[in-house]
Amino acid sequence: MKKKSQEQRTAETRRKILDATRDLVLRQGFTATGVDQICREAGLTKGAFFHHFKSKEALGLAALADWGDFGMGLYAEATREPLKEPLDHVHRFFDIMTGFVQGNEGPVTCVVGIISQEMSLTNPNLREECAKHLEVWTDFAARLLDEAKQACPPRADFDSRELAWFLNSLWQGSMLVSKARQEPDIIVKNLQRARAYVDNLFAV
Amino acid sequence: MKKKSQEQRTAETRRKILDATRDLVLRQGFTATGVDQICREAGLTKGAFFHHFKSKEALGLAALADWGDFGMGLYAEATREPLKEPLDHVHRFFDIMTGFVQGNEGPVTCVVGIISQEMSLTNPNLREECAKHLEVWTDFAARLLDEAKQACPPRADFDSRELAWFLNSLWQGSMLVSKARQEPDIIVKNLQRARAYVDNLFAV
DNA sequence: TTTTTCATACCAATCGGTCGGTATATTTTA
DNA sequence: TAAAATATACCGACCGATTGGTATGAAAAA
Repeated sequence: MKKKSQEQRTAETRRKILDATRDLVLRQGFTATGVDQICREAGLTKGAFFHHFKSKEALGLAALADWGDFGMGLYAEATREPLKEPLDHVHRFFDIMTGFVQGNEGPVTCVVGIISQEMSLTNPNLREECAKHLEVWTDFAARLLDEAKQACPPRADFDSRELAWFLNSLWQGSMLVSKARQEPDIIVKNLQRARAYVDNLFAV
Repeated sequence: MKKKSQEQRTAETRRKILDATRDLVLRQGFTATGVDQICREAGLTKGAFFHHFKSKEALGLAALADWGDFGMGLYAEATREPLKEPLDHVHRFFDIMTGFVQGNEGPVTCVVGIISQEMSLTNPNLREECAKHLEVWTDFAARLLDEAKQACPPRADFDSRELAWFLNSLWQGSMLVSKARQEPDIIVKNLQRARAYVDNLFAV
């Protein structure tokens, strides 16, 4: 049980660093999180860190990618079963978000939202990566809406991407507001309202 | 023309510091903005700074209060003229936000949103001040909605405060997303959708 | 033995904050 | 009303701690 392949060691070390980074960034933001602190939390030293990441910016990009994988893993559940009713997948999408809020003691936050807010105007690479991940989310939501539209013509046509950006903005803003207010319930209520709004676009 | 009262000098110096702080925080966030940098931008030294603010946290609190004054100064315009039609003030409220976006070259950001995101989980005092300012915004919006409800019964009753939090979340999230995407237009479109949504709550 | 992984020691720069001292404004006293 | 005493405003050097990042070498795997 002793010998580990280099591949494995690298994977484990990277994971330790990315986990520590996620936890610390969610709690105190990207700028306030130092490399030393990450190393301490990960049980490593700077030598290891800078062997795997050439800079803190590179770490930020990796942390965003990692968070994106995590998120899309959750959201993918929404489309696992085939569509029975037109809004099935859309509803599951809302349920997943609501579940993420309720199954989470402590504040509900998002690495992308945090790094967007902190770094968008000072670090073009991080900004672009954030934009990319927001776009992935929006694309996914827009596809669900398009799918629903195809299964059931809405009472008046609407732009799925525009609505998806609306929902994304609401989602990010809800987490932000709820963090300051220390009241996750506001996210749930906002999601309920948004869901009812979408339903109403289709209702006969 | 030389002699200045101490009162006046204090006021001017504080203003210089607060202006510099606002500009720098909006651009690079609170954590990334150093006291030295603020002093440089304000044309002062640390001696002056710590004479007027006992800590960086105290500065943050003052910057939030200052931003709150600025914002409410803008929003107050919405209710300057008496209500002619039930949704007059609500519409003006939306117009003010839209105007703030369009009359602003460069990214649209908010000191409260930035500090909320960065400091909510690490600095209770800043968190609470942020929550207070978000609440002021929501109170204002909720009052406009209540007023409209009184002037014209909605097609189905709704909770004004809940809707106001929904709008606040959307507003904050829109700024966040638009900053990452470098596209202020998304804010305008979100506001249009929100306005139509509110209108629809009242429509016959 | 060569390459990869990681620890140790170190760097210049910057962080928030303090401190002694000076210049200016205001109040008190003569 | 002028001088003296005090309070306020501000400067700039300095503090220990921490920042992101590097150079070197040892342990471990290939």
